Amino acid sequence: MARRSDHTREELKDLIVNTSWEIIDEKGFEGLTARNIAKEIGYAPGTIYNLFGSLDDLYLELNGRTLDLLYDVLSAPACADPKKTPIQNMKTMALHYMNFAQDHRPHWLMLFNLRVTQNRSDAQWYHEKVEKLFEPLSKLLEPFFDKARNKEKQLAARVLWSSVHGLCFLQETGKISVVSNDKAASKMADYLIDTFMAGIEK
Amino acid sequence: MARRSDHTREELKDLIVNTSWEIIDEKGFEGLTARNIAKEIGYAPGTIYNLFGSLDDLYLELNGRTLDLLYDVLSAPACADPKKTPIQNMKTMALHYMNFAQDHRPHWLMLFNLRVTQNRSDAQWYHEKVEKLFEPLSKLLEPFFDKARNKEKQLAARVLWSSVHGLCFLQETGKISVVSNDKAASKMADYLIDTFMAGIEK
DNA sequence: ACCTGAACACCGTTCAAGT
DNA sequence: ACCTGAACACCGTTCAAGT
Repeated sequence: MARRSDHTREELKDLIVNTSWEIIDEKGFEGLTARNIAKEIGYAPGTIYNLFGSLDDLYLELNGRTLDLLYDVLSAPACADPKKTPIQNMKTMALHYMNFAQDHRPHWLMLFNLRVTQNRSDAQWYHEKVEKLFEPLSKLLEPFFDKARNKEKQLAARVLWSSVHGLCFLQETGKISVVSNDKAASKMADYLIDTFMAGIEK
Repeated sequence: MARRSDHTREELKDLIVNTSWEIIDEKGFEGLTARNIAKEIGYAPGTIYNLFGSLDDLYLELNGRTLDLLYDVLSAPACADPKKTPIQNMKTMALHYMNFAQDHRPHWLMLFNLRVTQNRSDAQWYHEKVEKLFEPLSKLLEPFFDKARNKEKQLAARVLWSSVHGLCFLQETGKISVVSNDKAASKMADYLIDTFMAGIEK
């Protein structure tokens, strides 16, 4: 045993993250265990702790990847179409978010899993990825707020973002069954956006 | 061993639920295990499975209790004060929700924990408790919708409820840190309610 | 220096065996 | 009939020991 050097430290880290990503896809977050990962990559469980301090460090890495993917989806050109109104673009963005939640369900759920570290005040890079998430929506809100009301624009972006997320989360997890059929969730998002933006324009 | 009959079946069930409730309060949902409960009530772990089919059945019972408590908080007279405007009452209700999340943090979090059964299409009683949660808010919305727009009122209640929850959830879990300081969450809820309702009145 | 794998202290759940 | 507790198949995490 020992000193295999089949992979460099960096290669091994990537291998662990990639393999974990696939395990989550196949078995969900609950199926992701140190022993599972180890078996899959052909190393001992202890090896994961050589590369990552704890599973929580690995989780953070994986969630970072999900945040990147989510940012790509929210900043897609379709969500900032100059031929459409900002409100139409917002609805598209909300739909993109909801589709992301479905398409990457296990990874998206993991983002909000309570078993994953809360409030890691380290990991500045992670918080930056979170901050970036509000930018595409914030840009769409620009026409509604002059420069003096920049603070309010930021507030509006966060409120709207959280609200759409709340809708999506309750819908996807079925925790508080806010709505019966599937398509109603995007209808509710549309209603929220229409009403909220009417309130801002008022 | 066996045949102790210290308690009737019903007493034992209550004992398990009450003890579990306290364990959650002290150690959080993660600290609630069959072995923990058993030790606390002085029975063997297997006994819990005699009374409840699985831990998930017990979780459902506990979440039901939390929903009852939450309903009491949302239907408190302070949230339907005739001397105040409906919008002021809505803000109070949102604040009550956020306070509930803080005061009963572990139980409130458990309500949305992904490890607890999703979509139990059985347990009609549970869904009824969830439905009831929208009623206090729905009543406050009545002045804004005539009888012909009852459907829209229901929609508005659910959208608003989900939105406030989304704000509260992101704030409390710190998953997507939507806001820096603590009091800002209720400010955001107020902004949401003001803007949304302005949109409805428009 | 790197990796192992046994060990520790836990899990949920089942079910033969005891009273 | 009721309850036990050992057993099964798992966990995260650590660290002495091997190469």
